[in-house]
Amino acid sequence: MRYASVIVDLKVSQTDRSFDYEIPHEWRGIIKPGMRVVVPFGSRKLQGFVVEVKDESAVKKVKAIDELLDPTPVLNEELLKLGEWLTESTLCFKITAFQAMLPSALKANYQKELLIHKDRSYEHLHPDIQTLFQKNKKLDLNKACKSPYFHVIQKEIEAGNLEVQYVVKQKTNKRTIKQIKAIASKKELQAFLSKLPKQANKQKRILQFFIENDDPIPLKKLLEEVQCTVSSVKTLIDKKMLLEEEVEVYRDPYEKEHFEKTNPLPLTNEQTKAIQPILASLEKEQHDVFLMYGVTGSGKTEIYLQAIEEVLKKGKEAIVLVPEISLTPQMVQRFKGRFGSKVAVLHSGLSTGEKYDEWRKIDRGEVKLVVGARSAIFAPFQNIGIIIIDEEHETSYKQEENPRYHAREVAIYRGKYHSCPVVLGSATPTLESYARAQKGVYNLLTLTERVNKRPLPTVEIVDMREELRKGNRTMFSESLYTKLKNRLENGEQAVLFLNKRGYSSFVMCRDCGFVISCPHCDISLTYHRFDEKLKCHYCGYEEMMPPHCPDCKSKYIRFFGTGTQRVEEEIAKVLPEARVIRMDNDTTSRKGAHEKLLKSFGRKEADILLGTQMIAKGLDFQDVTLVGVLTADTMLHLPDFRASEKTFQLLTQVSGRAGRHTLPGEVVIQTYVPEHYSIQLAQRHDYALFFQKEMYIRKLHHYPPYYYLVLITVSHQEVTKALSTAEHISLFMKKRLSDKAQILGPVSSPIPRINDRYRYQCMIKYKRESSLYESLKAILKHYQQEMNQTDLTISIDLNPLMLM
DNA sequence: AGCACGCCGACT
DNA sequence: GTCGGCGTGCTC
Repeated sequence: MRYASVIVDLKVSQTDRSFDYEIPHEWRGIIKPGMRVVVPFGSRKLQGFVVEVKDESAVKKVKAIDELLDPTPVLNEELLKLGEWLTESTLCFKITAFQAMLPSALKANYQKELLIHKDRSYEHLHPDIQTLFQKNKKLDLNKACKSPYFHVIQKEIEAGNLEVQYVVKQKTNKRTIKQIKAIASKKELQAFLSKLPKQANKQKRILQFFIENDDPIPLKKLLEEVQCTVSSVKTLIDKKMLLEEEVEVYRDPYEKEHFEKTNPLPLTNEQTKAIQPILASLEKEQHDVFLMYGVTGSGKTEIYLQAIEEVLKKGKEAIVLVPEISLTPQMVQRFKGRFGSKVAVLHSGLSTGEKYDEWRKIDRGEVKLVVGARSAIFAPFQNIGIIIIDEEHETSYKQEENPRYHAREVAIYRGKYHSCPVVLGSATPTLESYARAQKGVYNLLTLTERVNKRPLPTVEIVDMREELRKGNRTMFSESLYTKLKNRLENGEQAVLFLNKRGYSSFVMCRDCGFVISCPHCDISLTYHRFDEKLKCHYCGYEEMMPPHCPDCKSKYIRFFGTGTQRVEEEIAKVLPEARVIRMDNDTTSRKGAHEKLLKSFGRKEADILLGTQMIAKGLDFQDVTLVGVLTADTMLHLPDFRASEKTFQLLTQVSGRAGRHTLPGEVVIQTYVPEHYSIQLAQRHDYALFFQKEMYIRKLHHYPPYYYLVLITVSHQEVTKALSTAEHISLFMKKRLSDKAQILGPVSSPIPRINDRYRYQCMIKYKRESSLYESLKAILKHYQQEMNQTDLTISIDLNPLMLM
């Protein structure tokens, strides 16, 4: 095989294809698809992925591969195919798809270095800069630019005395430690020892150590063990008694933690009934998708654990996805406790190096199970036996940048490839998944009871309009306040949720709770401070901000929104004795801060945990007996057709946090629209009825799961350019698609300007459009030059979850 | 992305 | 007459 087809590391459409390179003789038969290489490309060097090796090339002037970066492929055959599929199904570049499947440590780091031209020596250089380049020293070009002698350097480059070299480096490397072992036999060591002079005590101790111990030992440990310094070891190395070698080690983020071994728990009747079909599917090595709908606390995790156990027994591997925010120590504990060192953990809290090490453990088959966030779906296992996605409804499973994939779809792709079951678990499945389960595309497994028959908490809905009428203008209803105070007195804990999303956007009447929504879309209008207008981000409808409530004529109509900080201040006012932990983007941005705060709350160092959605998941504290939702509505009125669904999900998840142990739990939901079905049904824990109602609305308004969506967002520094491009695209799509497809917009994005760029979007609703992908690709192709040269960007999101 | 090639204005 | 502006197009 003489040639290799390589996808180079350039994210532009012109280079989104393979380039042929000659394989140097020494690597023929060694270079395989899926390996990373460094290749010359134009005047530079780039990293690339070999996707094919072949005997012939149609290209005349092929260059040769410069470097081989991997001894074995980093992308196996399956992942290469998956990469192709990702490119096709998300319309991203091939290189983007490949990189998304690998830890970022494997990405290239490009540097330009300055060095003396190979034919010259440093005496040729200007005296001012000679010392910089003595002994073949290299200088980073970026640093050189800042040097006071840069003008001299420039001249030397022109004169050809200095040259610029492009170097491709790996972002993070394997960590190594120095290890010492004996190379002389024990007899020789003994002989050498006896010949040492009396005062060479340390050398003697070291030799003695190696006479008594066979195994190599890390240098650091040896020094500790025999109480000596490096110099004595070095002497013995020089004398050829010992040898120092670099050995690769893993960075282990859980090194210091101890995991209590746990054993399978007896399953309830319901659990047994639910696990049977999964085990049957495993037995038959058959690909099935299971939707496991189980109320909070119904023991889904135990089912996962026992199914995984079967998989491991068969010598196969398992992938478990959990949402990033619930990848807490508590969760990790459950898997590590059951499966010990067979588990790799992948989440964003790890450093690049730590992620790389976990990835390598998976790649080498040293672990059999990975628990991780979205990207763990690309774990390079060879023989997957099961894929589990917990909290299936979580939006974090969809990547919001290219490639815009949904982990659920990738899971199903891999499940098919490996002929293995995929289990989607949730107490509040997405309508899409539940609808598929009802149609029989997925198999539905239902768990209706909590294990140990603990009751679901009682949920009280408080009408905040009533509170206002009573003259209570604080954020806390009388009921919530009393209950909070009561918890403080009893030494119990409370969790308070605030929906930060939807901040200051929707407009609501504080008297009657009326929310102004679009007459065409059944979605709340968004307030635009700039021109005092209310706009719909779906169809473009707009109207002036009314001075009075259109329903009850009250003048207390205003846009709505509040922040966690303000709540914290207010708690301090009304409950000064309460110790509060606030969790939001501000307090959790530092690495490990999230865990630290939760642990602190677990140790009862605070009475109230206050936060946004991020605390809704996976919390399980003994003494939490009260959960308060400050404003259930903020999310309800987001300009998003999934607003009701998200509200229902959040309220249900939140309710699940209270009273998980012996103490019974209470939930207080504060709202201005207590009659809304998503709030009412969350109170009654009635998913089935919610599903029915919501499906009806989706059908009526042509939304998923009845229709598919595509969101095209165009952005540019100039409003007119962004708008006109969006208009062109809209027209083009109208021509290309059937008249059954609806093309809405362009309208300005819910966030009309980001980073001084104006944003417009078009939405396409369709059921079946054979030429859709081709047409979208045509758009990207048509605008490719403009996207390179000017700052036009067009992003295409297939099946979007976020409509911003 | 970076770099070369190429075709029109202000300069020694 | 040339230097250099950045529009256009290519990179195996």
